[in-house]
Amino acid sequence: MSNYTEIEKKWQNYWEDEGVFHASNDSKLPKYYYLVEFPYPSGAGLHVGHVRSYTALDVLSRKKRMQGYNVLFPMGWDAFGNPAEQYAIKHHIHPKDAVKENIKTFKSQIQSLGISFDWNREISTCDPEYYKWTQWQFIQFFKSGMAYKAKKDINWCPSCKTGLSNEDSTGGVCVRCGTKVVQKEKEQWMLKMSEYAQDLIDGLDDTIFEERIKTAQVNWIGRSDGAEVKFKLDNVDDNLTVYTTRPDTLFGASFMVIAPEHPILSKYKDKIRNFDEVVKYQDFAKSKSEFERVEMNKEKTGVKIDGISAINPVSGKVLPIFISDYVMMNYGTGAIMAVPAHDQRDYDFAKKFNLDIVQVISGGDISKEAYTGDGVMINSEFLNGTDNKKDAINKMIEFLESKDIGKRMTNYRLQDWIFSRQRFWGEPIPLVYCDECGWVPVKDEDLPVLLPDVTEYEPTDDGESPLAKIESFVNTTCPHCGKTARRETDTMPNWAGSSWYWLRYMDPHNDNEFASKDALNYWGKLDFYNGGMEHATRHLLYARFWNQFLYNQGLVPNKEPFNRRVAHGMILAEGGVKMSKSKGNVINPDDMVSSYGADALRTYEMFIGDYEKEVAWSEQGLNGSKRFIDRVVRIGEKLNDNNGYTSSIESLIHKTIKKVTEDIDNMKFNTAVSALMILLNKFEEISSISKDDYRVFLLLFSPFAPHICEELNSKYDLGEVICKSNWPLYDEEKTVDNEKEIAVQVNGKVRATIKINVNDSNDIIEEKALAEDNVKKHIEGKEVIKVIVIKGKIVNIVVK
RNA sequence: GCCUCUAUGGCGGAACUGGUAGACGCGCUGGACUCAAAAUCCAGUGAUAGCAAUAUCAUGUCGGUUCGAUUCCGACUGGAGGCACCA
Repeated sequence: MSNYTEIEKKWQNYWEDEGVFHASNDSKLPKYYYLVEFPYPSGAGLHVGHVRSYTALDVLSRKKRMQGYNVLFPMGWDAFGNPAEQYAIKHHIHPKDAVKENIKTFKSQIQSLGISFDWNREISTCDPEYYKWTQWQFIQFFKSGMAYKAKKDINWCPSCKTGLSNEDSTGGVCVRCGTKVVQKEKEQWMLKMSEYAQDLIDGLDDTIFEERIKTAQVNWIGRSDGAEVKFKLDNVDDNLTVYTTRPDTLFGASFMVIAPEHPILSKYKDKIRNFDEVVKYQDFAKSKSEFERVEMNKEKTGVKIDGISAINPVSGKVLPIFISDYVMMNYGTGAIMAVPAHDQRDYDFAKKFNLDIVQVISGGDISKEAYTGDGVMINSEFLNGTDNKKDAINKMIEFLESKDIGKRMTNYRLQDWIFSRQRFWGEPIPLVYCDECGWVPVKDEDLPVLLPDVTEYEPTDDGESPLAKIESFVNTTCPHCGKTARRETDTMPNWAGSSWYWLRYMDPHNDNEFASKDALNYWGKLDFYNGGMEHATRHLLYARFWNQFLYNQGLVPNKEPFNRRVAHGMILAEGGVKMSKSKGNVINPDDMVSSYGADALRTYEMFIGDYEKEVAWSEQGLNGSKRFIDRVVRIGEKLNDNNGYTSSIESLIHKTIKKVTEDIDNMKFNTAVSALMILLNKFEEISSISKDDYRVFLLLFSPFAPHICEELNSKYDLGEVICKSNWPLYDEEKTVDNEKEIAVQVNGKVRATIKINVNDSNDIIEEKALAEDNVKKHIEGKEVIKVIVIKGKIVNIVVK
């Protein structure tokens, strides 16, 4: 039995031939839908991190099936997008072929692990049968006015030569290649995601995501509550509206700052005497990426607008207006009231430009820095004396609303989703531009808009999609009027295909709809979705937004797509550093499978530690799991002919069933494996074990090490094949010990242990405790104040 | 700066609702088997003192609540993640 590879292959073939992992769409059994994020089929192949999450969900799925559920556990490929395209360009092959090759590798790697995916439902986002429906859904966005084209400064990656969403340019660098992002003006398709900001926050209440995931989402959406306030301009009949979270400090507003792109500048160009200087500053601001603007936060810069000023609506003071790049056009109104006494940035600016600093909240030392703490309102007329922020804010808002110069306002950092990419390898946006009819969606029957089969797909320098160069693709007729028209040549971001893929798994071969109503209703909400923390914001928000939109269109039955979301911890290299090609410390799962076997690798990765935490790889640890499996095999030589569980270990067996069952449910895979190790240790202690002992062990261990458990079960003819067997049950009564050893403490320190019976009264327990020599020694000559007996747990004798 | 999480032997990690801290595994030490090694098996393994029984200390630091705290509360320190000139 030394050749694990052969055994593994044998059972993988058996499972496939028997179709035991195929989910049914019309089953009487209760359903359960497990999903693990599908991978980018990059050239690097499978990572041991994939093995961790796939195995974890495989353990859950296999157990759930044995417990009588109709389990959907699918797998597919997130095949569009930059990684695949970069790989193709580098290796001079068509992305389509590159992806095909990579998928082949990935799939065989995954299959060698024995993960119980339902391969009948395999999908790939770059498959026309799939992206037809991605395009169709985009058209629904378009038709409902949720998709629009806007000229805007976008984050541009000069290396990937494509526009990036804010989500993809985190930290001012392209998340794909790490190149510094610059600003570039471009017409882009946008999805109105910002409209869903509040729904995306509220919807979290209907999920059971891990707290850290919820927090990440809420932070990303970035809700803030405050007020909009209108400031009259003093020499033109117009207002400048600002957004503030601190309307209570309005009396302290001593100047205004607007973003360099603020429209008021061009509007009153003629009134602005130093417009040259303004333009110069605008150019200066534009030359920096958004991130640089934010990053260079030490020294404030700006230009005072000479020609227009504003009036503080409560104090009546005339306030100078500045432009400065610390105010962003894309948040709030692009204008702020500056309260230098109580805001550090405004304070810095005021110091630099020598502006008034008016304190309106008592406390702190305004001569040194802005005071952002709480205090009693001063210099604020009707607010004077108010001693807390909340009341002051409310009073001010009431005042503003009564005078119609302001109103309560909530703002979100979440912006609309930039949905255009100037790349080849993505879903073509299925729209046509007609000079007469404008933007018109491609007719349903003409979907999918196929990517042309060409050899030129490298990005261009001018910011146009490579598709723009392909005449046969671009030139078409208007679906509306039939005249000549041009196709949109931008493609969708690679987040598009992953924003709805779990729905396709429900009905993957449907030619008429993205999924049938029946399938959508039957599978409903995804019960359990696993993915990396790196997707806790972007992917998860896009997917929830997309689903909420489909829900509002009446196309899916649930507003929230995912019930429970869990994130696995990363696996680091030995020594606790990240695995990377450049460091040469990447562990290839294939090597591990061939040296130790898939079962050992799976067991090790489940035993390695807390599933949600990152953990360092240890090949010695993996070898330990292999040793454990070898022992499981060897114990088969100790089988006897007895029936039932061996009486001396019966209680332990029931306890182990309970422990393993509960631990798997709670994703405490490490302690589940440890419970099995304890049971095996016991098997080795006793002279022989019964077939039932062995069989129940193999059933419990099978989700972790399915191949060897099937093999041993079959070799010793212990019963039905495990994949078709029921999960073992335990008898609660038999998990309780009649006799127990408990500790006896004197003043909280353990001095002895005593054996007690569950039926012993407190008096008897106390008597036993006091009879212990070491206990006597420690209470000798002291006064016993009280004796605390906690049944079945502990005795504590308090002495003085 | 704000938000969330986290801290236990040489290492990964256990510990039910506050009740014998260190399960299980790795590593290490000694032994058996072997000509030898590997594999396997047996014993030991938080620190200090002791032949031992046992005692003292010990769950990031300092306090608090409690008969009893890894667990609850407060403050601090370190680490991870999210957000960030966001008004």
